[in-house]
Amino acid sequence: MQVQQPLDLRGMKLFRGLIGPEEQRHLVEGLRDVVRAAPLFHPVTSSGKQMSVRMTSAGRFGWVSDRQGYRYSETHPAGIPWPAIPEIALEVWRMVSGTERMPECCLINFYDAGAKMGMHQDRDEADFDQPVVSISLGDEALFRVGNLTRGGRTESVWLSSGDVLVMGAEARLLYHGVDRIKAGSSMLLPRGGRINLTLRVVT
DNA sequence: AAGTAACA
DNA sequence: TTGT
Repeated sequence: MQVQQPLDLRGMKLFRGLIGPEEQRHLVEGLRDVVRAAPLFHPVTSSGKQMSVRMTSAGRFGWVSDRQGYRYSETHPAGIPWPAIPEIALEVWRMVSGTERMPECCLINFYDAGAKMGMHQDRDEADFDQPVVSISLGDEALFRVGNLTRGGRTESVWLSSGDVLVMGAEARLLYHGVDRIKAGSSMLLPRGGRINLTLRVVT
């Protein structure tokens, strides 16, 4: 993997095609092991609505959401500890995060053709000086970036398999979300859909 | 509201 | 239909 000059999206850094096809396949293999140990689940928001993405996590902590609210937990909702973060994901982190610390959570979101993610901030972590690194795999996604508060103008960009987005510094708390998945745009996942990994330092 | 609908 |  060779780091090229990133594109700038309101302070977010977008490394297009950072992860090559062979490494993408390798990473997906690693994720299969994670999902086998910690099955995907449909989270429910604090208002009781089901999210359209299915998710699980790897690392010391996983992100969970239920009637109690959002938080990081050391166990899967089924009570089991989270599996280790795949090595390739850690390599990507070392290349682009710009921090000495290693991620404590790798949130794995699976989007089928109709799944979306509403505009939100990542603010359940203790230290906002630590960046969030997002890895796209599989079908293309229409990603939207907003502002530090809700509302205002937004910008959208299509994210492709192998793209890596770093949300750090002044862009760490920008609202963002996923509006649409382009079904059939990638051959990486045999049954289609998109996987997004977000690596974070939690504590 | 990590959701949804409504409105321009 | 698209953007907020």
